[in-house]
Amino acid sequence: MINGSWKKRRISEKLAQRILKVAEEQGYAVNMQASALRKDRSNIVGMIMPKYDNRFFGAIAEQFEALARANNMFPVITCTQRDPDLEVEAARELLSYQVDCLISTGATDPDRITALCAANGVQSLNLDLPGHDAPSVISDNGNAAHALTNLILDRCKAELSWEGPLRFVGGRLSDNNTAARLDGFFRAHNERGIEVPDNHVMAAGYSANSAAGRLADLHPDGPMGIFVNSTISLEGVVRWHSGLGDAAAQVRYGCFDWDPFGSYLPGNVGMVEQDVPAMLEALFGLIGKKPKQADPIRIPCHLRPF
Amino acid sequence: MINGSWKKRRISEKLAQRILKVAEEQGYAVNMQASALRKDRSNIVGMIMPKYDNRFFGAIAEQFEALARANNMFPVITCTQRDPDLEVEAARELLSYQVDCLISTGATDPDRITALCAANGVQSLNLDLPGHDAPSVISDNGNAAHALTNLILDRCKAELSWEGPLRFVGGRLSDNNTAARLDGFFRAHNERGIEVPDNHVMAAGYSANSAAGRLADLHPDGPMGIFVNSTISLEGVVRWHSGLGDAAAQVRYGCFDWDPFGSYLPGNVGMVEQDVPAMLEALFGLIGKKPKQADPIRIPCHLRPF
DNA sequence: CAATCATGCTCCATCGGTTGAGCAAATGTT
DNA sequence: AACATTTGCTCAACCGATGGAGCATGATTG
Repeated sequence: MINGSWKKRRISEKLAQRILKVAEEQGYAVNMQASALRKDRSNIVGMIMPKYDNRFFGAIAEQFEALARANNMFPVITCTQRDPDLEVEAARELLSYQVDCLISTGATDPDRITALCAANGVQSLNLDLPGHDAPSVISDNGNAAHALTNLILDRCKAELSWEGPLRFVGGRLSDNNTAARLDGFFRAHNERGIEVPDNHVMAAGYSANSAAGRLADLHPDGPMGIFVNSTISLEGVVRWHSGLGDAAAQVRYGCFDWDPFGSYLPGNVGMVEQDVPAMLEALFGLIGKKPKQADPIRIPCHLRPF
Repeated sequence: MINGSWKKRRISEKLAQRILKVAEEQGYAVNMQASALRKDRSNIVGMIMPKYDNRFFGAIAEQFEALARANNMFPVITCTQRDPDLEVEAARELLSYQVDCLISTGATDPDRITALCAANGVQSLNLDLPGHDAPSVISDNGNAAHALTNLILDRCKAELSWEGPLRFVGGRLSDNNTAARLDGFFRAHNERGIEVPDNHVMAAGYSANSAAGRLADLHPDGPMGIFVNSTISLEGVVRWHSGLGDAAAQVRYGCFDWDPFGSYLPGNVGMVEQDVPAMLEALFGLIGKKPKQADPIRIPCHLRPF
């Protein structure tokens, strides 16, 4: 009423203005709980998100809020600490608050959340990590990883006169992004006729400590190149790298994901910046639409060589 | 009802269990809109936050959500892009959703938001930047800045045989934190009998570009030391520093706020890590309590020398 | 055995905003 | 003037959870 529905309701301009004026004076604000209850639409778009500890997720959060606001929706983000149980609990909670649409960002089991949403008649979308049962918007991980791998290999050749193979550090083999990136990683090696030994893939999780832990025993006695699978893993790699002493000069790495300080890290040859604005644009294009449920929408990334 | 209030209502254990079982089976969830409307308590704690683009705010967001959940409240964070108008609009929106308590983090005009809350009978709290009209939890900026200034001065003396004065880059003179940090900055200089010329204070905003812009014309012809007033400003400082060529070796800096890659930046002698868990612990101690309205609660910081 | 009390359950008003229905007055039509 | 139509406003049901009032029972007491 207070919004704009009075035009449809044969209320005279004059009365409407008078009401609006009084409302303004009294500092009246619509009780969205009551409004949502009656209209069966809350205008809330919920998002679950693993962490706030890196620029990728931070940018997603900011863009998501900005776009939601621009679309007259109320954004609510909840951070689930990469904990599958917390993801489900948070999704349930958001559904309790009657979200109109729920977006799962980087969820470990997005289809489980889609099922929950379906049971409540709520639209479900996936971001960053794809699901089978709801439309997904993700980065073109394969091609970006291919480009990054080539960049690292090129730099190793140019600066260390060494041809690989690289190592792959960080992430989880079970997750779709890691799989897609590994695919690009292998493809780049294959195209050069380079074999990658199994033990060169060290994907034991995203945390800095697990990356540092896997590298701990590794002290290079010659040139070495590393594909780092997230800025969080990069923290571990850099910690390890900085403890190498002279051997550090023989190491080159690149990272999937961007950080403003990345270009100042010795040995870092480049980073992949995911195109967050484009991803969210695509995502909001799906909100309120019927499923269609094609393949995930893949957004190209920017490779930033240093 | 579905929660636990049936015990008070003389409902038999048996019936209660039967209802709960059916509810479980049907995937029933309480409609929080309806519940909040009736109970006049939403269980929502709102927080407005300037940005998600650095570790400090990211850590606040994560801790806030974790603590809210632990206290059976539903956390809703909204990011306001350091825009005063957006802050007020976001506060209004959160009040529309009937938050039980609203926390202003790093708000440019916290008292305006407190006034809005008061008009709605909602508790208001400030975090990171203090207000006059609501209880505030902030870092002990003055003492931490004093310690950081001393660290930078000591390193300049030891490594560059130079005694200062340092420059102060980033932040806004109008904001309380910048003022408190400047105070510690000056105090450390005064204790050493060092005069700080006016033009050494370059606080033209928090963004990386404004920091880089203010430094652009500055090409050191001797030793130089810089107190950097946030990791975002640090991005600008590092960009400038990396373009200095040989002169870069004559520059030392330290930064208020911590970043995992900070210790690898050449010239960086240390960072201040604010104690986010302690801040939020103190903040949640105030939720639901009567004002008391003493001075801001000041939480000590950790100085991390590199 | 009647009166009192405790137990277990049902009913319904309520929260505040929304919206269809309905009524009265103004305007238009023949 | 008699009737139809439009305009402007008021009323009340409703959304779902909550919790007090109230009504049947069954248990307890003098």
